[in-house]
Amino acid sequence: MPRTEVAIERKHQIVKATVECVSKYGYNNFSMQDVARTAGVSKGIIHYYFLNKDDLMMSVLEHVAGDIERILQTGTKDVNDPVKKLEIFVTTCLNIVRETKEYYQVNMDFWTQINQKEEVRLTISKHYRNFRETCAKIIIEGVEQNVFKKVDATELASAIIALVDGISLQWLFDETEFNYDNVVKHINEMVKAYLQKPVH
Amino acid sequence: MPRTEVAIERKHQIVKATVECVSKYGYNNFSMQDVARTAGVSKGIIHYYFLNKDDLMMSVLEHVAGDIERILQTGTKDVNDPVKKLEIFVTTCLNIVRETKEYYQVNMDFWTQINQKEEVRLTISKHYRNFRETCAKIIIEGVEQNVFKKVDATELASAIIALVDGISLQWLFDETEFNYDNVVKHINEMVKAYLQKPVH
Amino acid sequence: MPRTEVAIERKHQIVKATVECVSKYGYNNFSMQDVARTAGVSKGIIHYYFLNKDDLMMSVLEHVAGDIERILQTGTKDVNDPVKKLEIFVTTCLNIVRETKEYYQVNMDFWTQINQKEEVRLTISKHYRNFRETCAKIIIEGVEQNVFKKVDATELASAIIALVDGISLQWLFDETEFNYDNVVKHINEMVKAYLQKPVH
Amino acid sequence: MPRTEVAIERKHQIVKATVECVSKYGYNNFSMQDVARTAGVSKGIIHYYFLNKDDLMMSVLEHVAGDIERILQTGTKDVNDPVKKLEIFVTTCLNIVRETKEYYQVNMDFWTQINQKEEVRLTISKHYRNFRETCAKIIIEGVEQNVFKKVDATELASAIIALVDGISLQWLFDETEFNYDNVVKHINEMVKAYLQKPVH
DNA sequence: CATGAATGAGATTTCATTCAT
DNA sequence: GATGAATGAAATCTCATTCAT
Repeated sequence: MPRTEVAIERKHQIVKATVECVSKYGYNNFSMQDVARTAGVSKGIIHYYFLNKDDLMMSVLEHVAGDIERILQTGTKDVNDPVKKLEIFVTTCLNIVRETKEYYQVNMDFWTQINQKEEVRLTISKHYRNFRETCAKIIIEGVEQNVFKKVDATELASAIIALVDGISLQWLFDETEFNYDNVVKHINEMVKAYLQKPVH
Repeated sequence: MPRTEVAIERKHQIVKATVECVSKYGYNNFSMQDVARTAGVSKGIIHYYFLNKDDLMMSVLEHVAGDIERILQTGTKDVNDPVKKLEIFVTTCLNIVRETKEYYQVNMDFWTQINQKEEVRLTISKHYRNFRETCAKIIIEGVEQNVFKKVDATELASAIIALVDGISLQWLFDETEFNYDNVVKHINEMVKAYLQKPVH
Repeated sequence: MPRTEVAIERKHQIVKATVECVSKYGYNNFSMQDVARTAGVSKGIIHYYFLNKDDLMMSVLEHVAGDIERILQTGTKDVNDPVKKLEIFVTTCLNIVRETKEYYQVNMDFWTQINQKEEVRLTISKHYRNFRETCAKIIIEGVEQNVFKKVDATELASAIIALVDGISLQWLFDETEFNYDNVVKHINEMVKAYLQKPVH
Repeated sequence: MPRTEVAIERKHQIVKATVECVSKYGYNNFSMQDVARTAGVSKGIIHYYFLNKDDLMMSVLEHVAGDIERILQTGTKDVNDPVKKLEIFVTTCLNIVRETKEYYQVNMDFWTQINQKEEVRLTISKHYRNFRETCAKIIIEGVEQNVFKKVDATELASAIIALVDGISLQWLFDETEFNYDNVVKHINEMVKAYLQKPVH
């Protein structure tokens, strides 16, 4: 294996171990030692591949946010009907939270940093912009294909993502308060209703 | 000042200083020393009034969440028209975020603790139940007064709060992406549209 | 109650509470707060009656060592036969340990201080001198009454007390290793055998 | 020096420094900082090799008690005559106290912990069982070789060790009360007298 | 490349003691 | 006399980071 690939592989290994640690012990309750043990490497090597803990955490953020982004884009790729596509988008978003609860929470953990670390804020901001664009594109398609009424696509995309995030939060706070499938259905209906073209 | 009130006053003073510290240095980057300095008291006295840092943080959570709850209830108290009332509820929610950005961020920081500290999860869960109830009550009034169509009030309350929280998040990540007043207007419209009785 | 008696009473109350604390939490694991709570007084008052913690501890030492001394002297007071008297002395010593195990351990706790606090060493030394004298007096009586053979009374007293302390220690380390009554009997026999006048 | 031996060497170095600190500052009056300074290492490294202060102290106890045990076993190894052997045992015991007064005091300091720390009690108990066995073996040899009268070897071993410990205590409390060589002689005589076979 | 021993700053927490009331 | 709020020193312990091997 060429040099660079070893490095990439090692970095990936360490990042994955870090995700595991954050998920297991909490954002501020794991040490570099924990990461080393989880990754099965020595403490020293982590500092060889990453400048410091902050640098490592930035890689973790990129990794986690990128992963979620990829899942969303993949899920809606092969569908053509905008109505169907939007439904899949919303459903996929909500399922990520349900099915990879810990993963979503690792993502969430970075929110505490936005006030202190501009780089974190910018990365999160960038990913949310991507989320919105992915969603907005679907809406625009629908408007162009004349199946959705005319709306500001970005603003609606914001609202849809807000609904998804907000409901996910409430579900994370207390799973017993929701029938998750019901909620997914309702949100889809709500969005569909809003996008429905007025009947003449 | 009577003896008993000193304790209440001092606890309040320390809690407020802690909110300031969380906001200033970040949820995980402030020390008891910082709190002491901010409150203008000695390090020792904090442990006289609070069992430990966790105990202090629980008081902070109760304080912040309670404060937000109180503002919401007060704002809608003197209005009778359910349509107006719901609009005020939504607008107030969003304004809290905008006007007390740091305060809301402190509140948000606790969300990331729900996986590690069950007590935090329970407290947040309790407050969200209250939020939903406050909102649901308005919807029920509207349905009873025949100005809203028949909906599951709690589920819609969840959705409304989700919209508010979700939008707030995106705004905190990047203020430049939004025209906040526009967003407030749109969300209100969306909710109103959903609750509108069908025209015969 | 006159002033001085209140003071004596209060001091006694605090000393007794301290003994309880030492016994319960260990010599170095109790705070002035613990003493205050146990005695049912305020923290401040302890420093009114005692200069500081060291001063309080010296009072505790005097109290505990004095108590043990008193029990020993009382037990042998009304007996005349030296053989009987010595037996009672040994038996009483061993019973103090068995019956007031915690009390004896409080006494023991001060042993850690003899290297650091000359005052503690002197007090313990004084009490051990008294023990020896109490024991030696009995031996001397027996020698004078011609029921014991001629021995250096003080040296034998040392040995007897050593036997008692040493056995007590081993018993405290592991009660299951001993049949205590057996041990008491054996030590008494050993001492008696040593003091027996040679048969011509 | 090979890697693995560094750990052993460093642990030993820290344990020895701790013994020095206990002896110098008192069992409860030394800090990890003191140990670090005495050992000439950093504070951090102590917690690298030992879980915490308790863990370190357990190692100290094992070290000290083990050392004393070893000296006793070595001293009597090459002697065959049980009478001589027992005398050497007693003399060696008493000499350890006299010659390594500080060392023995450290050992003694642990006695006061048996009420609070079960692990300490168990370790001390184990070592005392060993002491008794070492001593009892000599007595049994003597009985078998027909030079001692028939006695319960373990019970007499308890008594001998009690004498040694008890006298050591009194000597530590006040050296001026004893002529140590005299005491050694007397205890040996006492034991010998007790073991002497009755003359027919 | 890789290891893990070593450092030292800093965090939480405890507590004897003081002192205004 | 009595209280308990307040202080600040000091203790234990954690951990990111460095560096010799």
